[in-house]
Amino acid sequence: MALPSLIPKKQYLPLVSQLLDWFDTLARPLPWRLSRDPYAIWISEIMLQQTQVKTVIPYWMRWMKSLPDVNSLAAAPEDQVLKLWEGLGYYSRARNLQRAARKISARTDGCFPKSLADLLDLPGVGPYTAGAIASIAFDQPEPILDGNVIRVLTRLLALSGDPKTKAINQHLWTVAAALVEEADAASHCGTQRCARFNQALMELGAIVCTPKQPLCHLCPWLSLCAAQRLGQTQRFPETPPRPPTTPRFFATALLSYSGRFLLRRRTNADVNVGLWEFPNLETEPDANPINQLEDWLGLPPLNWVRKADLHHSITRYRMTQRILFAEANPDLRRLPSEWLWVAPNDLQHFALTGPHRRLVQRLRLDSILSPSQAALSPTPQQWHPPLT
DNA sequence: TTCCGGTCCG
DNA sequence: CGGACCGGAA
Repeated sequence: MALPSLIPKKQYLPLVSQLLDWFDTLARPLPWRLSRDPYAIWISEIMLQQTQVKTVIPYWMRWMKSLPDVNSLAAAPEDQVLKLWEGLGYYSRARNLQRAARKISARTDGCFPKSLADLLDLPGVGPYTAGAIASIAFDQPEPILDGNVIRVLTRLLALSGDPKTKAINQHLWTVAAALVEEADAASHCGTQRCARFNQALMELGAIVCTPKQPLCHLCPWLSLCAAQRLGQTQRFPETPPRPPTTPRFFATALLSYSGRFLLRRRTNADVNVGLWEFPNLETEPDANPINQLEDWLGLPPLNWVRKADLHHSITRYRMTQRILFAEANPDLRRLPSEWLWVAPNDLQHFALTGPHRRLVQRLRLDSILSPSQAALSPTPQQWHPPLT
């Protein structure tokens, strides 16, 4: 079932020219907008998938300085890539960036992929990012549809229904495609029209057509917007409510030995592969986790001190993390490989998961991980835990 | 506390 | 195709 074409043909040109004019006057001077390097734009788009502009800027600057091109990313140690990504979340995207960089640098023509199909071949690049790179870096008339654009277009059209359903989603892609093709054809609107138009669409969603309190009086499409005419901007998009959250409980072991703390690297069996954390175990809501922790780590009974209960949430889980501290005996056994004793001052060199990074901050404030403690301890000798 | 979001995976 | 993944803004 095809939805009716909801924009009259003669309105496409005013939509395009008014939005381009608005963008040329008001676009934020974002650092990646100074570049036409597809690598720089690709990195920014992957970062922007999940994070707002303000947060991305310092990450992008630091990334471009450390890994300025595809080949440097392809050749970098994974630890460096994860460290540069630390705090942005969705860490599989950092690993996908590197996998994609290796794929690009192995291309026979040595060029950054340009066609939509070749872009879609890259791990971590889906329909949105492929369209964004094709249009922004190469000025091709490829549509983009992200959360911003969905919000702008469902309001412009007063389009009811869940925009994630196949029929509505396809319709929105069709409208986005018709608009960017109109921009491509509107030669009196300057150069780089596809690149400017798609960025303008997202910019409009980000700073004017916002989720909660849209600033309609600043909108270049005010007089063309169906939701505005109906006085119902807040009704769109009609996204269904999220499922309720589920509580989960974890025990985290701050195991100290000679002024250092035990850290483990997350494996393929975990989420956040490659990131580091203090030994961390999911438990039942009311279980005493100490026995489980000692069993898992192969520890003798220790004198555990409960430090804090910390909270965080991801996706639909609400997590409680119980922090337990103990002095380890020197005769630890059965610790798996890829575990390290790390001095407090060296924690900064490891890419930590978010809850554990915040834990370190908090422990520093409480002087449990004070640098002076490390300075007093003897010169670290590498301690290799025996394999099981 | 609630809401937001692009791609991958099973 | 629905659920998992993350951190930050409102």
